[in-house]
Amino acid sequence: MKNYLDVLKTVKLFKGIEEADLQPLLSCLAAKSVHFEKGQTVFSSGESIERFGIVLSGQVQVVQDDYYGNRSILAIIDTGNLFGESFACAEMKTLPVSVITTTESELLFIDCHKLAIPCAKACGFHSRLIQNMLNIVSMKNISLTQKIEFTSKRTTREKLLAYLSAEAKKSGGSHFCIPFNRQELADYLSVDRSAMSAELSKLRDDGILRFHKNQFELL
Amino acid sequence: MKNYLDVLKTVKLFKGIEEADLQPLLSCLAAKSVHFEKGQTVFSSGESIERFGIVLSGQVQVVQDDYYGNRSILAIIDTGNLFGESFACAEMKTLPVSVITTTESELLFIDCHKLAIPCAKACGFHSRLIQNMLNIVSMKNISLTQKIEFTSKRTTREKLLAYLSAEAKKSGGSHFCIPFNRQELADYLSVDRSAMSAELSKLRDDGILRFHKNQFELL
DNA sequence: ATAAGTCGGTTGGAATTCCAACGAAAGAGG
DNA sequence: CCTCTTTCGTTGGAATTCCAACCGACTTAT
Repeated sequence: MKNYLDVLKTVKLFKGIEEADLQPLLSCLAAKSVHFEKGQTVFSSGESIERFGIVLSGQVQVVQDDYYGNRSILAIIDTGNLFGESFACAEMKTLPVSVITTTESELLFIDCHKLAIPCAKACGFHSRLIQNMLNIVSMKNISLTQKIEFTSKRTTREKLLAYLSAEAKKSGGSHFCIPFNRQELADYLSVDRSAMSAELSKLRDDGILRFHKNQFELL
Repeated sequence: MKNYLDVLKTVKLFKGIEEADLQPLLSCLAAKSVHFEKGQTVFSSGESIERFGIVLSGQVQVVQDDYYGNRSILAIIDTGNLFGESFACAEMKTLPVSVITTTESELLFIDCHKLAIPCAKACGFHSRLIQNMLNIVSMKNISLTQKIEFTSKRTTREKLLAYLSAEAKKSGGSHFCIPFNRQELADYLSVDRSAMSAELSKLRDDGILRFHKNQFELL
């Protein structure tokens, strides 16, 4: 088995932890690596999970089946990223989603309680691990809240202005770049691309906005 | 000064911790209680915070000023609840929101790092505290994600069906109650109340739904 | 150079939503 | 009983969004 050290180095949960400390840390956490074939179910909706996963290789999808059985993809998790951490940490009794592999994958599982409870060996990186986990979940929290602020506006124009002004504020000036192309921005704001494009033009004509490609300037 | 024990007992962060352990715990965390007059600024946007707050008495608002200076209320935090925990745990360099008191208030501040790093005295409740915090942030995460799933649907009908089928699934049966009145549900789903009301009627006429007040049944 | 693909702006009609207003029903309080 | 208030359903017209289609600019591959 590969040891996936190059992947583990990039995992945000392990940020600030020395490469040499990774292996002892993983055994301290009783982390288990499991191999999956393509299309297998990793977590099944309805069950209760105490472990979250890290994708060492391959890819998994977080999917949700609604009341009528229609499946929708909530997230695509690539190499180096976590899945299920919110559900595991929230101690949900019944998982509302399923996790399935889209390719042959190697997944690393870590018990949430092992993470929160300092180990007997009093390893120094444990508190760092906890901070990293709090960090990850909190940052996701903030970005979700922000997205809701944008999408809860009623009109496309308001959504755009809310988003763009937040980006302007974040950049500190009136000139800034956005990390989306038009289709991605439309998806992010939950609006129609062409309608959004038209609204952008209208904002430009109204003298509120200037833009070229993904460079914007609020006036 | 009151010791606010009755409030502290209800704080989710301290769930599972004995009443007798609360005082030592707070001193272990170096928690500081501060008195505020009505209308004072607790956290100011732009600054960096390492502490989060708990409302012991009174009320605070989390507000946000956009690029043009328009202020909007993001959250109202009542007695016993936390504020700023996501920002503190995420180690944001610049706070995107401000926190202000709406009444005379007593606020308890706790350093996020103190929470993540086990104390020298190796107090047993510390790991419980960490679990509780992870729990709180993760659960907020899940409910935010869920809300986005509903509101990102394009039509009122789809938003309603997404929400109602999720509630049905949660209840385990086809019959369930919702915790909102019509106006609150409309606000939650970011749609117009009257349009939503009309759509509910249409769903009823289409034989998909039955409802009376806030009792619903999906068919 | 040509062909194919991607990306972004534009347009027009269909569909949907918003908005304001009204009315019915239920509850609270005098 | 009456009044006031709240909640919810209904309606009609205005405003907005969606959708499909098209075009031009640009990039990449053959």
